[in-house]
Order: sequence, then structure tokens, then C-alpha cells
Amino acid sequence: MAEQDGRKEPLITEITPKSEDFSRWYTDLVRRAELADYSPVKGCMVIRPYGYAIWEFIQRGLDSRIKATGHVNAYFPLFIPKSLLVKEAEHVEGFAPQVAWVTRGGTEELEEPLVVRPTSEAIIGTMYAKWIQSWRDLPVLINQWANIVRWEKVTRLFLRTTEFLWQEGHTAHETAEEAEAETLMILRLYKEFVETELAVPVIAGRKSASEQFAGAERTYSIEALMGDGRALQAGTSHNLGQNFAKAFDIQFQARDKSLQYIWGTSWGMTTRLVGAVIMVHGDESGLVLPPRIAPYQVVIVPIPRGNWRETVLPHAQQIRDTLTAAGVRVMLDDRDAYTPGWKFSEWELRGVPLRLEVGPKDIERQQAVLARRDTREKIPTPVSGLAGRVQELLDAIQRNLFERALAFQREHTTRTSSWDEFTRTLEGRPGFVVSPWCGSEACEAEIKGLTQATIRTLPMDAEPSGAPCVKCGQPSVADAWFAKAY
RNA sequence: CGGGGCGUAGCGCAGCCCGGUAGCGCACCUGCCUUGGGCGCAGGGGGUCGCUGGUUCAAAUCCAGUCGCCCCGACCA
Repeated sequence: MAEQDGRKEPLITEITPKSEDFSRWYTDLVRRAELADYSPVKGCMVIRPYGYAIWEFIQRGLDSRIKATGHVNAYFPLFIPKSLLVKEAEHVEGFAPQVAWVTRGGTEELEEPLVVRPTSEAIIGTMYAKWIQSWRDLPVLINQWANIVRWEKVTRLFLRTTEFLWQEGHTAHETAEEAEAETLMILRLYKEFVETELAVPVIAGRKSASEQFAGAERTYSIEALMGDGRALQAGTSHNLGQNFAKAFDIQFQARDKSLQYIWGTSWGMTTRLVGAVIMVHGDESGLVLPPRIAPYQVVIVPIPRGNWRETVLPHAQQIRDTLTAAGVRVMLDDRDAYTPGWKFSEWELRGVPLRLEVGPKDIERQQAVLARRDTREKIPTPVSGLAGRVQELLDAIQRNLFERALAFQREHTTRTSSWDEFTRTLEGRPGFVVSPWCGSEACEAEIKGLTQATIRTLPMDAEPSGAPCVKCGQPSVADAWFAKAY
């Protein structure tokens, strides 16, 4: 690897190189950067402060958007009585293999077992039935931030854990059109959020029937491409039709005096997004965090010389105060125990977007040296006007990360109507393959069996090519985005 | 749930074949020296060798069982 082309070895030796084993690189990085750690409970992880801070910025950005579109937050219970979960037939069937049961309380056997929520349609639907009487009560637009338990067989830090954190919106509407409009509005909101805040480009579209949410009428999702060429579902928005309304008896009296079932939606995004950020932007040296969700946007590393605490440190502190006052999240790393070189590597590994070095030479020249995490460029910058320059650079980094990820996604998207090229492209982990599909579930399953690739999404806005199905040659209904998925 | 591998210090490993005082690197602690890309030197702390049983004068090492974890395939946000 590195020594062969004469360059020095990577500085970070504790982390498996990304090029060598992506999956190990990911796990090493999550643990070494102190985002999360395995817990004594099988399949569950501990989100450590640095990782949780990222989640908090994700929450903040998403929560404000959800509220800006007229939704309000509430909280529903963790436990759901068995009898409620089984009311919607497809829903139970979909979740039954994945739920955790509570059968005892203290020393007593429970009359009715409880499930720990795998999602909250059942409990929320039950409450909506009580709260909704009239068309005047609609729409109901509620979101909750909560934890969820799904008994997965195989788990991975952030991507799939037994317990995870998420946001779940549940809405009730007067008409089918309104519910569909809500579902699509949230899908657009998710796309805008992920692309703006996380700098992760996504494909928005509809799920095929086989990938649909248990109990939904129509499921939409946003799909992102990870650095190893596998796709990750980053958010889902479901149009529930009247399925849950009928199962939970959520009825209202309409304007024409008739009794009607409400039209429902539900939608969610999870802590998995943290995993997406790591896998989309990370590099051989570690994390690369988009400035908008970085716990620290700038880390100041003072260069110690002689009695640096008297000479250098005051300058560093003043720069910190200036940047903080300008609204920048700053960390001044004034620890004595580590050398500057060590700190450089450490904060790169943790993905801090900008590093600011101040040493005796800089003080003489009334400057500081800025170093970009994304391009590794070193930029000597005058102390006057520093805050403005830092803001500009943070914006530039945010944009560059998105552009870079978008270019990667495009380079790893193949369009073909040839089965031969389809299978050839899908050997290895090449990204998306966009191909005409006949709409048959059997055909989809056959493709999955032969290539491991599944239909990630059926984009709504794209014009179908009209070519025959890549597998069976029947007339196609859409150009489907295939990929191997997480 | 099927196939393969591994459990020895906080982490990564050696020792096991051939039984005889438990070791290395990193991390950690103390002191000095350094500090513009993971400094150096000296000293130090830490392990019932996954668990249970057996063989033996003696077990990390041999035997049997058991538990746990990881990787590859089927299920999943």
C-alpha cells in the first residue's frame, strides 16, 4: 500500500484502512473517534458524548423543519398492549419476528403481554380514535422523538442496533389527496434536510411493493450511496391510506354529515443518519464532519514554545472568544500532555472541519494558519477579519462535501437495459444500477437472488426509458434504481 | 438459522504443537526533556489465560463439555 509508492505510511495505524476493509474501517472509526461503543447488552450500543452531539445537531435541524411545517411534538408510551399491535394484520405480520415482549411486571405475570414499541402506529392510532370526532379536528400533525426496539439478528453500530433513536411523525387527514400531499411534502423535507445539513445527496422515490412498510398503502424513501458502493435507506415516508384508520377505528363526521375514516401517514428518520455521514464523507485519516453538524467546527491548536502559556495561549484564547462571539463552535486544545502533531492527527480523526494553528511565528505576523479537513489545504490568514473568513471556509467545506459526494454518486450510477451489463456491473459493489423493470415482484425477487441487488427506489420525476425489463424482457413500468443495500 | 474462525492486561497480539516462575506493542501512571504532522529517555502499575470438569507431581498449553464473540450466506431502518 502506502510504502510501495514511496510515500510515508498513514499516520493513523489504529484504524483499518478504508481501502482494505470498509466495514472494519467503519467500526474502528466509530469506536476510536468515540462516537459509540458496544454495550454489555447484545445488539445495543452506547452513544458517547461526541456521537450524541452529532445526533443533537441532526435533531435540531430536523425538529425545526418539522415544526416549521405545522407539526407539533408529543410523547407516547414505550409499551404497547399485544391486542393493539395485532389489530392491523399486515402490520403484526411484518413486525412479529422483531418485537421484544414484556410478560412480567415485578414478580407477577401480566394478564396481557406488552410489546416494546417497534414503531408507534398502533398506540398512536388508538389515541387518535379517541381524539378525532369531526372534520374540524383534522388534520392532526404530531411528531415524537423516541427510542424503538427491534430484535435484529445482525447488528452494526448506528446502522442497525436492537434499540435505536428516531423521530416518527403520525398524521391524520380528511382526504386521500391531503394524506398523499403530506407524505410527499415530508419526503421533500427529508431530502432537503439530509442534503443541506449532512451534505449527503439522496435519490427520492417510491418503494416497490416488496420493500413497502408493513401496513402502508405506499412507501417512499430517500436513498443514499455509501463510500463502498452500497445503498442506505436514509428516511421513509408512508402513506397509510385508511388501513390503520379501519384497524383502530379512527372515524370522523365529515362536512356532508357522513361518517368517514381518516387518511393517515407516518414517517421517520433515525440515528442511522450518523452512520451515513461517516460512510459518505470519511477518509483514510478518519471522520470528515459537515460543518453544520460538527460538534466543534474549529479546533485551535496552540504551538508551544518556551513559556507558551504566557506568550501563545492568550492569543489563542482571544481568537477562541472572537470566533465564539461570531457563533462558531470552537474547541481550544490547550492540553500540555500532547504535542501539536498528535493533536493534528487526533482532531482530523474526529473530523473537525477546520483547524487553526497559532504559534510564535504567526503572532509575529499577526496571522493564524487555517487547515481544511476536506482538502487538507493550509491557509495563512490575517487575524483581522478572521471570524468572517472562518465562516466563509465552513460554508465552502459544507458545499464541497456535498459536491464531492454527488460526484461520487454519479460516477457510481450505471444506466443499462442489458442484463449482461447489469450483472457485470453488480459484481463487486458498484453503486446504483438504473434499469427498466416490468413491475413484477417475481422478477424483482429473481434479480435479488441472482445479484443480491434490490430495488432501492422508483424515482417519481424521472421519465421511464420505455425499454423492455432488464431481466424478463416484458414491457417496463419504470426505471428502477437497483443496488446492494445495507 | 446454515458454513468458517477466535477467546491470554483497557486495546491488538505472541506463548499452546513439545505441560514446569505469563510475555510483547500500544494505551495508562511518575519524573525529566521536548513541542509547526501521532517526540525522546528513565522508572512504574495492571492479567484467577472465557467458563466447567477431567488427565497429571504440575495445565494458558493435553482431553471433554459449555458459553460468548467475529467473518461469510438467508431476514432487516
